[in-house]
Amino acid sequence: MATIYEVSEAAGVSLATVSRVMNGNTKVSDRTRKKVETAMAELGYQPNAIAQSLASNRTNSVGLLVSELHGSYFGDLMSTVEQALKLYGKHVIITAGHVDEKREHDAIEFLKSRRCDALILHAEAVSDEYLTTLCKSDLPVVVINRKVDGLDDHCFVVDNEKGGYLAAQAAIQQGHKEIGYISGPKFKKDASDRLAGHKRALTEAGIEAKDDHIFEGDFHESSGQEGMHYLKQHFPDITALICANDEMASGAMTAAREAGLEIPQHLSIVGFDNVLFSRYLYPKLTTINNPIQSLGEMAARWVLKNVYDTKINHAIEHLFVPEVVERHSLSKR
Amino acid sequence: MATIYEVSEAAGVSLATVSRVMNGNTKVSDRTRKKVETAMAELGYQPNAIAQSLASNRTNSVGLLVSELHGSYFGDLMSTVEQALKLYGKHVIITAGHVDEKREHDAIEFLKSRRCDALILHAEAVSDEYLTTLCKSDLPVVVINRKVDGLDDHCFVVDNEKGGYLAAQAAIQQGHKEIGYISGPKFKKDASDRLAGHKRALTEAGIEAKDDHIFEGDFHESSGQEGMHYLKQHFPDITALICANDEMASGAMTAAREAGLEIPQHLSIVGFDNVLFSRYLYPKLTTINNPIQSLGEMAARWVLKNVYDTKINHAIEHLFVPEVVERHSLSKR
DNA sequence: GCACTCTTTGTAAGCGCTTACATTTCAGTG
DNA sequence: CACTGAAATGTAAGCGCTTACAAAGAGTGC
Repeated sequence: MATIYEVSEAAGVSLATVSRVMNGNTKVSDRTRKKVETAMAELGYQPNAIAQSLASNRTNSVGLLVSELHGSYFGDLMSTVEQALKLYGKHVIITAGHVDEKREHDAIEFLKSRRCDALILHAEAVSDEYLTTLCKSDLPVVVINRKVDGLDDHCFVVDNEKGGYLAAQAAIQQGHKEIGYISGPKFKKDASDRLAGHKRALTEAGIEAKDDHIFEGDFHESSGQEGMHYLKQHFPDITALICANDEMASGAMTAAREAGLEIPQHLSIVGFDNVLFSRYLYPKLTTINNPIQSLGEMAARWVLKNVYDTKINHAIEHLFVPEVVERHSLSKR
Repeated sequence: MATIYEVSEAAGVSLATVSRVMNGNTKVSDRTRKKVETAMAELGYQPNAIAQSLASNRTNSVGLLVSELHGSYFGDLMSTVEQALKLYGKHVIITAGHVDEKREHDAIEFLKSRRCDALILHAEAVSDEYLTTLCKSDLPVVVINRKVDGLDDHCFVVDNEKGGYLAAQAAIQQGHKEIGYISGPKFKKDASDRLAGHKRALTEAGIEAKDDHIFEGDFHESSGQEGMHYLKQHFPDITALICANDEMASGAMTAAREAGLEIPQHLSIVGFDNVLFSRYLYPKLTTINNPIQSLGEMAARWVLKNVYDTKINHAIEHLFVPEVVERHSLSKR
């Protein structure tokens, strides 16, 4: 693999000149530029990004921490972030934290050791203190889908409470009064926020928010099935079921159908997230759009603007409001 | 950020010694090791991976090229590869090629410029010649889901022809004789292989493989809908529909239902890939399992074994055979 | 106490670039 | 034609590590 030295030799110029034509920030005469470019082409020269990074203290790469590499939610997030950064020649280095404190921590350390120019974190397990310390360091950090007190400028979040509220409101507006809820793990902020919004909507509508109408799931399909079984058995008069994400809604739909309930005639179901497959379900799932792509794009823009001094016109927003996506799984009571 | 130099100073030893305790391959006395470790801890020292890579010519990272960062198929692939490599302390650098020759090429060049120790490529658009040249270079390369002549040892593939055959056979065994097919873009090798298998099964069963029963889609949901419309309109006597992937099967299901056809009573549908959501569909989709995870794991193992000299017991296999996943969308005619 | 070997530690030369600073070139001036 | 000063190019010192080689210690046996 040819080095810059061989190129300089072939072109009959110094190292520095070759470096200059590569980076294009200093003036180089057209004649020498030509010579260098020819030499590069002939040698099939390809700059060593590692060496460049070491010397310039700039890696042109942004670290992205997600919880999982699979699943629509993270797929959309990774995809948007990557596209936004690639437009400006920046690259993402993706790592997975698996919602485990140690693994998230290790993943972040890894990104730091790779000397990323900035970090975009979808960190769920690591502590607020850790994130705060991180943000205070000179490494630019952005947090996605999590609000940490005192770090507002670094956080990009969805108003989950509002989302939970909207889902319940949608059901109430259709005349439902007996409403079941399958929640995510309550220790997760987004899950508890959604639930809080749900309760607020019920209360405002003068419906008692009964705790035993709430089943705590784990955001996975199977717990949607379990939740459905539990609710059907104990509260057969429930007419609407709201799930804290689309996976669980899907599980609930399957379980409901197996129990002979037709959707939405016998039971209305509302999901949350609006992941890709929610539209493939039958009936198509009425759900709450979780603008994860907007979050990703905004985070990427923040980095471009604050780290790479890119001229970007769009304003940076930090709070995103979800909205109802009306499809066919919710109907009049 | 502390450097190795500061650590050596604090510990009262030389640079080399610090480097030695970090890498642990040379003998260092317990006493000095302790001193160094203490110094590291006190300074919060974190090795600079970039500098390590430059000096050692080893990045401990493997480049992974996928077509998209979203979607179950690639999600599963990325996830498996990452997990397998992480076990041995290796990391993946993921890039997306978007099934575009230039972008795939650029992505590969990027991975090369990052000096990945090896490349795992799910390359669809780049030419066979390019891949061949790449494999001949000293950079270890593995190709996933594509067979390139002369590169057998580097390729990990699914027997798509067999998969297509199995899908058709499954329908035939249920007594279907009028069978529609929604294919992927025929220029794609996997799409044409699946179709070839389909035709072989029909022929072997003494059923004429009619070209107009085949609709060429693009692997996306919407083309499944289009295909369904086309077939229903022109060949209303079709009793079974086989789709070259699950997305299109899902689209076809939607369109069929909208046309008043019940599945599988009026029309049986078989998919291909067995992506996560195929199980969420209603009725649960009968499909062909595409062992993409096995491919990914095997590719990762190949790298571990051949590049990092890891002791791995499992044999390396190159051809994976798909199988039928029986669910509820296919029934007797 | 000495020559010898085997460990442990130190020295210093890179790895392939960037960039501050020094030097050269050269068009434009009086 | 010598003299400027801006523009173009070169020189060399790092960036933070690894590692071959050299040097120094620590055991041995006599």
